[in-house]
Amino acid sequence: MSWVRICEIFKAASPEATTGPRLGETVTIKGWVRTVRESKADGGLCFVALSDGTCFDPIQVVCKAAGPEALANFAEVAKLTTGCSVEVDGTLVASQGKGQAVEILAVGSKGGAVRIIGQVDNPDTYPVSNKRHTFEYLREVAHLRVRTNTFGAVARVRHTLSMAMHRFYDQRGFFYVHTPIITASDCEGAGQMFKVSTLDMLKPPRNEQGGIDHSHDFFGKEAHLTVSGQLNVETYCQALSRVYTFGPTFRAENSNTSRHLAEFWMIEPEIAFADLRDDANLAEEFIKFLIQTLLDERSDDMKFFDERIEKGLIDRLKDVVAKPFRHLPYTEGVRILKEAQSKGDAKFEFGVDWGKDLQSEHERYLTEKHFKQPVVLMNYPKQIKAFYMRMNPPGTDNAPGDTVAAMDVLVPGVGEIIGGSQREERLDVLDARLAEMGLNKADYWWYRDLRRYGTTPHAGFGLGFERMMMFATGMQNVRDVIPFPRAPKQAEF
RNA sequence: UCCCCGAUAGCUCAAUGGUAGAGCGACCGGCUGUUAACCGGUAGGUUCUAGGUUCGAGUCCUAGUCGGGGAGCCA
Repeated sequence: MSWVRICEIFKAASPEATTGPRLGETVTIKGWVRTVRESKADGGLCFVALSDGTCFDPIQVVCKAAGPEALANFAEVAKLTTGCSVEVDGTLVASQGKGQAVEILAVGSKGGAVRIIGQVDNPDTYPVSNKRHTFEYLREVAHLRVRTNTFGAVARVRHTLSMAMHRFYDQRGFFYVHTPIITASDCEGAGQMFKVSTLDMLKPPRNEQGGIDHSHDFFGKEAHLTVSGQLNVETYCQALSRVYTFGPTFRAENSNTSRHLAEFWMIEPEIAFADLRDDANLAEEFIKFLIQTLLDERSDDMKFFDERIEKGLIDRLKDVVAKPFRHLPYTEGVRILKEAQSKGDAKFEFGVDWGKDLQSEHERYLTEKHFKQPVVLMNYPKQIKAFYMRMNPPGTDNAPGDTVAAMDVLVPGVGEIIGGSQREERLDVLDARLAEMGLNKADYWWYRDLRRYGTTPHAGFGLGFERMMMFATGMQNVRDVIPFPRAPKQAEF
C-alpha cells in the first residue's frame, strides 16, 4: 500500500489527470486530524477531516463501526480530537455526501486501518482548537499556528513565491550570490545594526580612550549583522553581469508597526550595463511574474485568501498583472499631491514640499487613491537618498534641484515594496558624494575599487519579501507572513 | 521612540464601586452520510503584575509588563 500525499489525491481526481491514485485504489495517508464528526447512521460512522499540509483542503476519511469495513478500534477513532496524528489505510471512493468529490473509506478491521500515532494530551487546552482564533493570539503559539487554514496557506504561498523568484532569475541568466550575513565593513549606512561579538560583556577589553577594544574581538574589529546585501552583490555584478541575492536582513530599529521586522528577507537583483529604466522594468516584470505564478500554482490557497482575508484579492492581483505600472518622476508626484491638497481632494497631516521625503500618507494617496495601481516613483532629490545613487544631469524632469536615479515601487495596501536605484559608477562623482555626506572614503575602499577597475553603469533594487507576501495574500500584519517573527520584545520561538 | 487603545474561563468578549456571566471550544448525552452541523446538559476563574484609595475594587489612582492601531525609520 503506497503512502500518498493528500494533494496528489485531489490532483488525480481532476478530469484531465492521467496519473496518481484512481478511484477504487487503496492508499495510505498520514496527517493530523482537523475535525471528527460522528453519526449513528449505517450502524455507526465517523468522519475524520485529515490534513497533511500539502494542500489547502483536508480529505475526509470515513470510518465504519459495522459491516465488512468495520474498524476494530472504531470507538477510539471516533474519540480523536483536533491535532491528533494518524496513519490511514483506505480506499479512494466517490463521496456519498455533499461537500467533497472524493474521500477515503478506511478499509476493514483486520489490518487496523486507522493507526493512532500521536494523541493530543488535553483537548480542552489544545491551543489551536477547532474554532476561530485571532491572529494576535496565534502569534503567541507560533509553533502550532501553521496547523490552521490561514497559516498553512501562508506557508505554502511563501514557498511558492520563493521558488518562483529563483525560477524568474534563473530563466533570465541571473546568478544567485550568497552574500554574507555578518559584516565588519560598517559602511552599509542604513539603520541601526545588531552587534556581533564574542567579547565578555561584563568585562570587555578597553582601549586608551576607555571604549571597547574590538581588536581583541572575534573578527579583530567591530562586526554587525547585515542590513543589506547590496554592496557585496555589486561586486559580483561587476563580473557576472546579472546577479541577485536572497537572504535574511537585520535592522535593530525600535520599529513597532505592522510593516517592519527586525529580521526580514530581501531579494536584491543587480544588473550591469543597465540604467534606471532597465531597473524599473525588471522590477515590474518580476512582481508580475511572482503574482502570475501564485495564481497558477496556488489557486486553492489564493481562493481562501480571496474569500476570507481580502475580498476581491484575486481580481486585484489579476489587474496588477494585466496593466502596466504607472511610472512617474518624484517631481511630478509632488505636483499631483500638492494639487490634490489645494483642490481639497486630499487632506494630509504633513505638508508636501519638493525636497522632502514623502510620508506614508502621501505614498498611499498616490497608489491607492489617485492611480489605484502600482506606481513607480523615480528621480528623487539627492538629499533624501543614499550616497551610492547615481547623480542625474541637472534639469532632469525640470526638477527645482539635484536629483538621483532612485526609484520606489509603491503598491496599494502595503506602500513601499521596492526601493532601488542606478548606482553611481563615476569615481569622482561618488567621492564627491561621500565627502558631501561626511563619510570616510577609506572605509569604502573595495566599493570604490569597482569604479577604478572597469566600471559599468549598473542598477538594482531590494524587494522586501514579507511585504510581497502581504501584497499577494492580503494579510495585514508582517508578523503573520513569516514563520517566526523577530521584532522588538519578540523572539520567543 | 512618540500618540491612542487594551489585558476577565482554553479562545472571543460582557459585567453603575456591592454574589463572576455569555458565545465558541472541551467533556457527557440525543439526532443526522456528516462537514462553521444541530438540540440538551456538565465542568471550567489568583479578573496581567506590584503598590495605593475604600467598609468593600474586575471596575478608581500610580508604576511596571505584555499586546493592538497609528506615526517615525525603512523593505
